[in-house]
Order: sequence, then structure tokens, then C-alpha cells
Amino acid sequence: MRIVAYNNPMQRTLSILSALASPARLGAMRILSDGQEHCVCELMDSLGVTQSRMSRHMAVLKEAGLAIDRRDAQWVRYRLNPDLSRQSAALIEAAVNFQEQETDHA
Amino acid sequence: MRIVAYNNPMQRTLSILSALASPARLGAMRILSDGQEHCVCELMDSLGVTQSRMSRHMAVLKEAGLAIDRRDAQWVRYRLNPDLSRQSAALIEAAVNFQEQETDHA
DNA sequence: TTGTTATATGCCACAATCCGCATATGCTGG
DNA sequence: CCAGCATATGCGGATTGTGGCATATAACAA
Repeated sequence: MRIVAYNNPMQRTLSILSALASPARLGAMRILSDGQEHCVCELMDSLGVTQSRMSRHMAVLKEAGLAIDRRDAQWVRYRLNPDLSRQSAALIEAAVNFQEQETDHA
Repeated sequence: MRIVAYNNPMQRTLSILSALASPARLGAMRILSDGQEHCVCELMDSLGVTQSRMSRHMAVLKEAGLAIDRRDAQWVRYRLNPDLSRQSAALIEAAVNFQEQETDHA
């Protein structure tokens, strides 16, 4: 997450990859992949992480351009960034689908 | 790269993602994606990293199961792991193709 | 206003990663 | 054997990521 400038494709790719390379964040992306909105409290409960950690994890996903948020009363609803490039979407899908497909020989 | 046990799909996914989340390693995977063998000396020259660094980067890719190596006289030839699962291959392809496709608005 | 719930952030310690440098190891050729 | 090229590894220091804790901010409800 040390990337600060997403000017070039390489940096953008790296920011996405490192954003996904964390159990909590990958789990959050899996949850968000249903296309629905999810508040931080739901995500932290589902993934078993503390509130402050979940908030920071979501900030990383947001900064990488993978998720967007919206204020809704006391809640902040996160969802997948609807303006994802085709390549970003492919990358996310590949990462998220990975786990679910080979649960057999775990 | 803190992952030590690749028992479950989650850990395997994370190890692949963090292995790819580095300029030198992603660059190496892009080079290896031509399906040919490449020695460390070639990779370090192409990517502009020192010898010891390149060696360690390749060790990370190997440990993540993305590449395999072969002794050939004084050289060690790296190539893509031919036994990649379909999901692993999809993940790698998505990451490697990312950069090359959006060179326009960089 | 006060209290409560939800979320974000400042701070600090710890762990993981990264890098360069020196050196070890493996192989070849003389 | 020795010299030289290619690769791997031990080590120490710098950078980065992570986690918990406390606290700030935002919105709501009474």
C-alpha cells in the first residue's frame, strides 16, 4: 500500500494487487461481489475484524479504486466501484473466485 | 509474503496476490508469460534489479507456485509453472494483461 | 443539549518486507 | 587444482504494513 501515485498502469495494477492481498480485504471484496451495499458494521461482523481495522481496510480498497462509499444516516454503505475498467473487474473476479472453486482438496 | 502454509484456498490466493504485488515480480511474470525459459541474468537486466534481489524475487514466485526453475549448466532457467490451476492462470493473466491494455491514458 | 450508534483517525509498538553488501554455492573451462 | 561466471543466501538496516487502543467526527433520537 505504499503506492501514492496511480499515474501509470503498472502502479495501478500494483495498488490493486496489494489491496487484494489481505484476508480481510479479499473477504470484503468477496462480500461486495454480490453487487449490494454493505455497511462497515456488517463487514466487520462477517469477517471477524475490529471496527477500526475494518474501516482502514475499506479505505485501502477505496483508494485503490475498487470500492466506493456512501453516507446513509449513521452508516457508510460500501459497494463495488461501478466504474471499474474491464481489466480491474477481471482481476477482482479472478481473485475472488479463486477460493470458492477449490474447496475440495483443502 | 508472510504466508507459510498454503493449506487452504484463502492462503493460496493471498500468496499468489502478494507474490504478484511487486514491480519486479510482476515484470518477471510478464516476461515469463511468453512461455519460454529465462535465466536470472536476463530477467535482472530486463527489469533493472540487482542479482541478489532478482534471485530472491524469483524464489518468492517459485514458492507461490507460479514459476518453476531448472538447472542448465551455470544458469538457472525459470519458466511458468506448467501445472497451474485454471484459476491461478486466470489470475496471473488478468494481472499481467492489465498494464499492457491501458497505455493510452497513462 | 445529551446520549447512543456508526465510522474514521492519531498514535505507538510489532511484524513483515525490501534492499544492498558480502559471501557462499554450483557449474564450466583451463 | 584454480579462475570465472551465474545464482543463492546470511546479515543488518531502512521502509512499510498491521493491530490495538483511545479518541474524534457524523448522524440520529430523545
